[in-house]
Parts: sequence; C-alpha cells; structure tokens
Amino acid sequence: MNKEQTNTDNEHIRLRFPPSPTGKIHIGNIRTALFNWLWARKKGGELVLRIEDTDQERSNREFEDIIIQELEWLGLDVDEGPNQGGEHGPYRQSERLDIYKKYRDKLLDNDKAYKCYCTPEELEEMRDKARKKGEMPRYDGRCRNLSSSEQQAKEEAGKEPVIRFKTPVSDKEIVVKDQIRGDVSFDSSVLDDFVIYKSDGMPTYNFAVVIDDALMDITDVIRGEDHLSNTPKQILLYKALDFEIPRFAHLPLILDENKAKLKKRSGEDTVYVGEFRKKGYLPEALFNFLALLGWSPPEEEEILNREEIIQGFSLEDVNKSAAVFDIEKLNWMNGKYIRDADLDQIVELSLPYLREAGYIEDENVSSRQLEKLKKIIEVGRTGVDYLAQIPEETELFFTGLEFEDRQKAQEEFQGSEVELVFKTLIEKLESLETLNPAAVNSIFNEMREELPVGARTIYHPVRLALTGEESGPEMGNIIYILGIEEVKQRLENALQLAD
RNA sequence: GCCCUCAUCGUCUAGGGGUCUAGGAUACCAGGUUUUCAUCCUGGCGACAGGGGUUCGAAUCCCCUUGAGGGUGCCA
Repeated sequence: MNKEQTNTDNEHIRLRFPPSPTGKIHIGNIRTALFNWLWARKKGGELVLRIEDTDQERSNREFEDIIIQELEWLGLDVDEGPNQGGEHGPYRQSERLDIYKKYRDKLLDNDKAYKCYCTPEELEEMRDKARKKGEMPRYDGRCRNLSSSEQQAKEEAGKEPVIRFKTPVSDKEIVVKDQIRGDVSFDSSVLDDFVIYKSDGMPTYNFAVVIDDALMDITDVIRGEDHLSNTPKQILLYKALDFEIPRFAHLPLILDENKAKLKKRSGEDTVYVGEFRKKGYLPEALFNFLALLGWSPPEEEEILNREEIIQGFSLEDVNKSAAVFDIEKLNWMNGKYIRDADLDQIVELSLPYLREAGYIEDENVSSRQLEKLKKIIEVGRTGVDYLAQIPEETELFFTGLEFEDRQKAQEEFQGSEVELVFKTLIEKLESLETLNPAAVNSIFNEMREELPVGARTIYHPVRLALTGEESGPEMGNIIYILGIEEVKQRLENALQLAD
C-alpha cells in the first residue's frame, strides 16, 4: 500500500453510503454501510447517506424508507442525509438534477462530451463486433464528430440523444489507488466513450456519483468490489471536471451459498436485512457478525460489542477475498447474544412472537403473567437461534397436555413403580417451602437415592406426564414454571390414564 | 471472448521468509455435565489449488497454469 494515500490520524474524513432505492436492502449493502460507518466513527469523521434514485423505472420511495429503517435498526446512524439534512444537500440525486446539468453543459462546452444518437440495435451490433474480434466491447465513437447539420438531422428525426464522455486518449494507463488492494491499473484502451447522461434527462451512475462525491467533500469512497471496474471511468471524470480524486477502498464481496455475489434473488428472502429483523435476530449480533465478514479483530475473541469493534477496526485489516455468508455461524452468534442478553430485554422482544402464536391473548401483560413469562423465556432461550423460534421452544408451557402417542403414554404410566414415583414427588413438592429449580432437582436426587427404582423410571414418566414430550428443558425448570398445582394435576391425570 | 480482482480447514479467518509438525471461530464427531434435547466444559477430525523459480530457508516474494468472483448497460 502506498503511504501517501493512507489518511493521517488527524485528517477529517467524510464517507458516504449511497444506496439506490430499487429494492429492499440486503446483507451485502448493509455490510458496506457498516464498514463506512465503522471507519467514520473510528476516525471521528462524518457519514453521509445519499439516495441514488436516477433510475426512474425502478426507484421507489418505499424502498428508501426501508433502507433508512434497517440502517437505524442496525444502529448505523448517519450524520447527513435526506432525513437529517446537512450542508451538502440535497441528498437525493433526483433533487440534484440542476447540479448535474451544470456539469454536463460544462463538459459539452469544453468539447469533453458529445451527443450520441445511436440506437440500441446499433450499439448491440458494435458490442458483438468487438467481442468477435476478442476485444472489450466498446462504443466505437461514431457520433463523436458529427457535424452540426448531421446533428440537426438526427434531432429532427425525433431522436433523443444521450451524452457521452469523450474519453481522452492521452491517459494510457489509469491507476486506481486502492486502500485495500494497492494500485490497480487499467489500460485506457478498454474504456470507451461511456454514457454520462441518459436520453430521459437523468445522469448515469458514473456521472452523478463523481459529482456528488466531489461536491459533498467525500474523502474516502468505500464500496463493494463490484465497483472497481467503474473506478477508472470515474477517475477520468474527476480529472475532466477538475475535481480532487478521493481515496478508494473496494471491499471484498459477500457471496451466497452458491458463491455468487449476493443479490436480490439469492436464496429466497434470506438475504434481506428485514428478514433477519423479523425473525428476531438481534441487531447487535448481526452487527458483530457482519463486521467479521472481511475484517478480523486484532485479538482472537470474536464476540465483540460495538465499541470494541470501532476501537479495533481498521481498513488495513480488511482482507481482499470474497466471503461466503454463513448463516450457521450467524445463528450460533445470535443464539449466544440471546442467551447473554439481559433477560428483560429478551422477554420484551419475544412478546410479539408469543402473541402471534396465540400464546398471549391480552394486549397488556399483567405483572404476574410477566413473571411467569420470564421464567419460561429464561428456559426457552437456551435453545434458540433467533427469537421467532421462542414459541415453538416454549410451546409446552402454553398449550395443554397432548400425547403424541396416547397408547404409548398409557403404557409408560403403568405399574406400581411409576405410581410410587409420582406420589413421592407430589409429597415432596408439597412439603417444599419455596419452589425453585434447584430445590426440585434435589428432590429428584433424593428420590434416586431413596426409591428402589432406576433413574430412568423416575425422570421419563414424569417428563411425559408433565409435558407430553420425551425431551425438553430440565425437570427442575419445568416444575418450577408449571407450579405445584398444575404438576399435581398432570401427574394424577397420568395415573388415571394408566388405569 | 475481453478487462479487473481474488486464492489457508466445509464456512469465517490468523499468518506479511525461519518461532507453522499452520493458530482461533463455526460446523461436524467423541467424552463430560444432565433422565433427555438444548446450553455449558474438554478433546478430536479438518487447509496453505497445482507447477516453476528467488532464497541456506517460502503458506508467506516473483512467474505461469488452474479455479472462483466481479465487470463488460441509456442499472446502481
């Protein structure tokens, strides 16, 4: 890496995250936002949110709202943007059209751009020809030197032109100084006179992004590697417009399970940030996990909070190779966050899922009910990857007893040994001063010593009688949550069933 | 096809010439805790894509091959 391009510690940096509102935001995009955010926070710089809505066909205000919502959810606050304003606004490209026009006209006047009237068919033909010759498909510049009468003729024929940039031939080699990849050079012969203005009167991405980044005083452009090939074009524009060129950093891409770039259609809905939010992934966990995709902390510990990640983060430690998005590891990490989090918080976040499952009927939960819910969720959270799994994990505490195989259950409850176990258990529970999991567990230990039956005969029938299941949470927890009355009831019912 | 990038356990990664018989995390397997599932603890399995160089010495530097990804749009 070149020392000159590494920013100094005291330099004020400005970063940006420029999503296009053409779809819901997915993991790849928000990871880019995260890295920009981290670097901004680490360096005490600013993060700008800019909405790149120059695609009139596909841009949608709804998507803009979703993007903002998900950024907030993950805790990625921006310093300037459409909602918070700022001195470099407006922050929607659709509201900056006058600005782009000004620079477009400047290029036109300086003979650095020209109108092109070629049809899509003509362009396709050109590309085919280039491909056949084994060259990069490129525009051949046939409209570059149209005479004004030729132009007029085309205009009168009703053709709306695009504006193309007159790629200078003087720059033989264009070098992108990348903070992650080092110097990447491109031969200018692979560049063509690319479109900077569409026929619908909107600037293209490459044009608008350069103007905005320059005018918004962006010092560091951190974006996905898929933009690396665009960068030489942008550098040419910076030069033509006499703008200062920012530093670049192209992040490794995040791949889906098929090792292809994560995109809208990858793996159903699993790539959208909103899906993770809805399933009950904790933002802290996703934040932590995403930070580890492409970056690794100085120490070996991987569970890190926001502050620790900001402290440890550095662009220099970002690696170059693409990373597969591994949901298994996210699940582990999220589960860990759920288990380590404050119980009250997890209870609060679990309520919507329990309501949806119909396990909580009332809009307002009484404090007594809440106490019980806390116990249930404390037990249930040890077995989940995300909160949407809480209802199924805690089902047995909400629904009545149901034996999957009634016949089998009946047999299980048969015999004097089982009766002895159940009656002893009830007795011991009733003589208990305070009911808590530990006390229940010691009752079971006592029974193992005192009763002439094996451990399995103690635990298994009890579990089945109380839950209808053959496996589940610890008995101590189950009985603690169910309460003595309910336990008594279910044990007696089981004995009746056996008769 | 052409251009660009990348290449360490299945996955995420540490490693920037000797300390690497390659470290951690996850996943998986086994043992322990537990009546059970989960949690938790311990242990195990498991990788430097291949070939040439450079060097006393290469996972680390160079080249080639191969593979993967990205780009090649009046999408961003």
